[in-house]
Amino acid sequence: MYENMNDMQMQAVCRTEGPVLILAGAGSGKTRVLTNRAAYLIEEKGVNPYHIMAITFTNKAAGEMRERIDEIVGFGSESIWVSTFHSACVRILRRHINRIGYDTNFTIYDTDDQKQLMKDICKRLEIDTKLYKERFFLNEISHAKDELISTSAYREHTEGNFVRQKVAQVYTEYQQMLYKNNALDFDDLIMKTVELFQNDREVLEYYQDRLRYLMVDEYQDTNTAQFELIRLLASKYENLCVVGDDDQSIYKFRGANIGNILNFEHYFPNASVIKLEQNYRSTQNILDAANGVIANNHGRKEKALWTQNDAGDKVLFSQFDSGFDEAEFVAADIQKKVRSGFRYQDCAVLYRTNAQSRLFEESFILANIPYKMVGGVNFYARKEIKDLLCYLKTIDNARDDLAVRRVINIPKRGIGAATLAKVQAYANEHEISFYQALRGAAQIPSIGRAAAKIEPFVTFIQTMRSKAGIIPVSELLQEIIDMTGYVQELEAEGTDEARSRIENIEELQGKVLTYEQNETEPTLSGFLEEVALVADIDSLDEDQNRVLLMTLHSAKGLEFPQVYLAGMEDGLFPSYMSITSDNALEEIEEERRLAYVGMTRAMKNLTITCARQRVVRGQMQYNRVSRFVQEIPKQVLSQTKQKVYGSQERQGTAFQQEPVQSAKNLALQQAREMFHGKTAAQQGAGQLYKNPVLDFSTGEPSSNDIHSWKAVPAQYDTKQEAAPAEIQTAAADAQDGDALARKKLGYGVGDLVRHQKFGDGMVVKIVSGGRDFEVTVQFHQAGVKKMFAAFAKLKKIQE
DNA sequence: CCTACTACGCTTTTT
DNA sequence: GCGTAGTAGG
Repeated sequence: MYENMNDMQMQAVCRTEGPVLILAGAGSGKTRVLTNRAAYLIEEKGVNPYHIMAITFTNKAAGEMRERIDEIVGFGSESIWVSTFHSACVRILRRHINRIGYDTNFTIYDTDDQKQLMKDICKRLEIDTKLYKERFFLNEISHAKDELISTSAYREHTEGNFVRQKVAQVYTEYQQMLYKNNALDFDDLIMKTVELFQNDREVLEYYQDRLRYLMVDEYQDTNTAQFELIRLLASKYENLCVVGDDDQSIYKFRGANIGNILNFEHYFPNASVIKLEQNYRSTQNILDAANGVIANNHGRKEKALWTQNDAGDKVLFSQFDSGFDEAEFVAADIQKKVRSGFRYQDCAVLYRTNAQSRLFEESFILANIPYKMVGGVNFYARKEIKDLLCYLKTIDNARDDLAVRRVINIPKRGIGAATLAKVQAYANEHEISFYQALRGAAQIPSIGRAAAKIEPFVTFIQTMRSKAGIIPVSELLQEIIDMTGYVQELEAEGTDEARSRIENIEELQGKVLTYEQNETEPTLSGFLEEVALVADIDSLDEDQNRVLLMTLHSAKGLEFPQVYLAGMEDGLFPSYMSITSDNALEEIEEERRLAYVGMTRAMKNLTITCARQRVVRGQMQYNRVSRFVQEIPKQVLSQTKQKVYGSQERQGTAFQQEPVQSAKNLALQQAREMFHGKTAAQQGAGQLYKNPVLDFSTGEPSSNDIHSWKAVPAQYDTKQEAAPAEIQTAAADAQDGDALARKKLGYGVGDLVRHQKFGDGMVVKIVSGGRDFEVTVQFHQAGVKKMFAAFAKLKKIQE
């Protein structure tokens, strides 16, 4: 198992005692080092797996490490504690938080909950939220917690500063409210664990003795609180191994302290430092490009990343006239790559902000490219999901007022603001929770007939609570859905939006079932906890053949043969915020690290694109090529100017402004026009075309670049007529496909179906192609389209 | 108390 | 440009 490791990797594996800092460059095989190190500890050093802990940032990373350790460690690997910071802390707190005065049955508040709570507080403290936004206070509090500054410590440093005094007051109130609601926010999970360790020697010693060998991944992203947590745990045996790359530190905005890695040797004077500088992932050209960019940052740990891989293709850079052109090029290029033997899953499109994803989605739908978007609106933040979760939370934790207040009038029970105010007043007066006040609603003065409306709700919750320990979570959820008539109501609504909400609810039910299957002892609290701590990236299935769309942040730790780095424009990346910031120098360095992370995700090909103009928040913006692109050494860069058919008309429409049309429809319509234009011009499919590039303002060919090259995607290839024999087999296939499809897809040839973008149409042909079906549909408006069923999500509307 | 409309804020990134 | 929260009118 150690055979394929280089000297440095071997050193990192074998240096098991004392503090170790492994500076692991991008793609230098650090996960392999960590997993092999765990195996080495057990098999060569005879360490009991029970004494080993590996901490990561995402559940996905934890899951992968767990899997790989299981593969190489024969016996006992399951007792290694592999976990994220947050879930490790939850586990510790669930056991011991009562020692610092909290209930072990606490709820975890997400950002939505935090904002809601903050809103209440600002109202109560009569703070003008136009002057100081809820968000501002939450950011301040979060930063304080990242730095382990308690409410009392914060209060001590406010002299003469009005704003800080206000924040101190809000912070104090906020913590009290959390306590009252028996809730912790994300930052509390870390901070309270540290507090627990600081205040309770016994508990700390228990964990110190248990976790004798600590390994921390992505160490550059730890904040002060996380550092303190690790330091406390490691302070007895000092067997602490941290792995990180200061060049990939991209989470300063949420408190990551780059000093943790830069000053590691200062905190642990006897630390060994091992550098992993051989890259196994990328081509030499990609590496040169990335190195050229990151070299512009100051105060880095000296590193020289190298590779034995081939030089490979040059990094491709293209500037387009608009975001539409950019997205369309990427779609066409992916199709080209797929035809040349790559799979969709080999490709990833990375961008700075989630808002950029839409253009790609639309281009991909039109080009029939299967894709998956990671991130964006958090699934668990959707209204319908939150509603149902808050029912579960209410059942789980009687003290979570926020959850109760959210669902008390869902569905409409005729309980309004006036009644809620009376209940709240009663609760405050008697120092009981909101829910307890509801239980005694009859005693609340002047509540009148409202008491009768509250009663059924309380009875329902009580019944569910008594069932909670007995029936599985999935049944609990089903009963909530049935009793509240939530789905029924949505069905009655009958809109597309309602249907998608129902789909989300079904997905939630699916997630509950998955949880129950994976867990040995599934509980309601356990499920709610898991839900609170997942990120979208965690549930990513890499085996599915589809292009991934995600932000650069989400892409950290991943790798792809084909990477598209889109929107490389000054103002977008580096972001406008960073350029105009007070400490722009520092912030632009963080953006540069982000660019470095993005570029080093690429294994074989890196394509960088940008647009001259793009619509941002409904406004046209004109951006220059990103400074990061200029920093790429010229000899590894292949620069082409791109222009696509039809962009002139598009520019026209973009400026003429059609007030009736939403931008989304406009974009789609324009994309459609392009699509049809293409199909008409099929003859030259797959060849390179020479087009004049027209000057934007005059419409004349521009003087500086007369010609540009453009590949017409072969997706629009005219298929040759099939020979008679082939027609027969095709017909047989079609029949087989149809019979199978009717079972598996729920529709068959001749059925009317609906497509998300193309509208309604009739199924003309279905061909079974291994795992998936290729469905041909004659759309009423959009013409004949071939698509894969799993991706197209066609819905039958009529026989 | 409920519904429909308007206004606003957001968007840099997220465990 | 979108989605949500707040408000006014029924």
